[in-house]
Amino acid sequence: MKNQSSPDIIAEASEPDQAWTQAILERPGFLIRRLHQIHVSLFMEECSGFDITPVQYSIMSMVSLYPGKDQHELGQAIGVDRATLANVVARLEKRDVLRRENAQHDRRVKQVFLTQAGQDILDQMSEPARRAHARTIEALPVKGRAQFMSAMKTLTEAGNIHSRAPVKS
Amino acid sequence: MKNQSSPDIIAEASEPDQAWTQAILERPGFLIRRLHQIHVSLFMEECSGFDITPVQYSIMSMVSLYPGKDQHELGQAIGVDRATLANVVARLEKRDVLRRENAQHDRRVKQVFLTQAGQDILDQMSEPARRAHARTIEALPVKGRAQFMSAMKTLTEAGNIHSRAPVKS
DNA sequence: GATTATTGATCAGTATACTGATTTATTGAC
DNA sequence: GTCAATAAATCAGTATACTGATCAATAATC
Repeated sequence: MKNQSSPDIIAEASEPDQAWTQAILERPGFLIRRLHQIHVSLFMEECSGFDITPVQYSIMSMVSLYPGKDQHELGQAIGVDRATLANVVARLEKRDVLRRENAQHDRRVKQVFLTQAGQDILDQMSEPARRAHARTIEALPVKGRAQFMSAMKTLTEAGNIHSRAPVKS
Repeated sequence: MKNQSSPDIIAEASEPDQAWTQAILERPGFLIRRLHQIHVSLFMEECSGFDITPVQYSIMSMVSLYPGKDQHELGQAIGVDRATLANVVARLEKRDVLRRENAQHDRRVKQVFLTQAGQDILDQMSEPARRAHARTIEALPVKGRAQFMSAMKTLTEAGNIHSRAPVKS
């Protein structure tokens, strides 16, 4: 492709590349980023007042299901790298939502538990969180929603190994 | 090595809520976050050596198509809030990929242009970027890919207004 | 038992993504 | 023409997400 950075070069762009450039807004990665932004917005709107983010909610849900899971395991369970997970958990600990305990069998390990306050928040957020997830795929017809979720599962399972923080089940 | 949660705590959870909690990994928002992570990984892998992120590539593509677009317009065009956009552009300017110019018709406005180096990078990244996007939905059958992209368009268009940084076309 | 390797956690650094406040320039109302 | 409202950009602060390095505890090897 021949081009300088002068403004009037657009007209000279070759056809295929221009078409590709114009498709910016329809590339898979672009739409995935947008849908992620949209979901986070919907989640924060539905759960306003709790000041809990989607990832924080995922962590809290997982800890509720497996109390005492350590930070390493938690990260692998929900697909968050250890550094990020440690940050999020530290923030929630400061707010008395979670509690960390040094494991007796291995002093390197920090086990995570929900506090009563954390459990209360989790319970109260159940419905709003459900609504946020539902609203994210609401615009699809009912059949389309199942197809979409099935496709998402296929893609995330296939791509899991390529992710920097794969989910380990 | 690490002990799991005590089973009796799980058993105490009420049935519907436990089912909901166990579905953590299948909630729409969770899978969208995961797929976003996966795409970014694939993109950075395919485009390694350029040190350009997906969002940076989107901005560069848009500036290539519309040289002189200002920061406000750019943010709206690709769905990035003004603060984030200013950060990204500042970073790319420091690396001599983009260039900012104060508009003559309005001294508040900063117009953005690609440098020659930026245009070169954009050209060279065209194929790897294309591959990254293709690989993101590669695991679906060909028919499924079209359906999936169609659903993504529906959802992002419907959710656009709910996003904090809606795309303005 | 001492040395080496591995592992969990943390720290420093960077990037996207947002909020709310502030600064500066322009526009609109009077 | 002046003053208020608006708009573009920036700044400060927070959160997710990652990399690479470091540290301390454990496990493996000799």
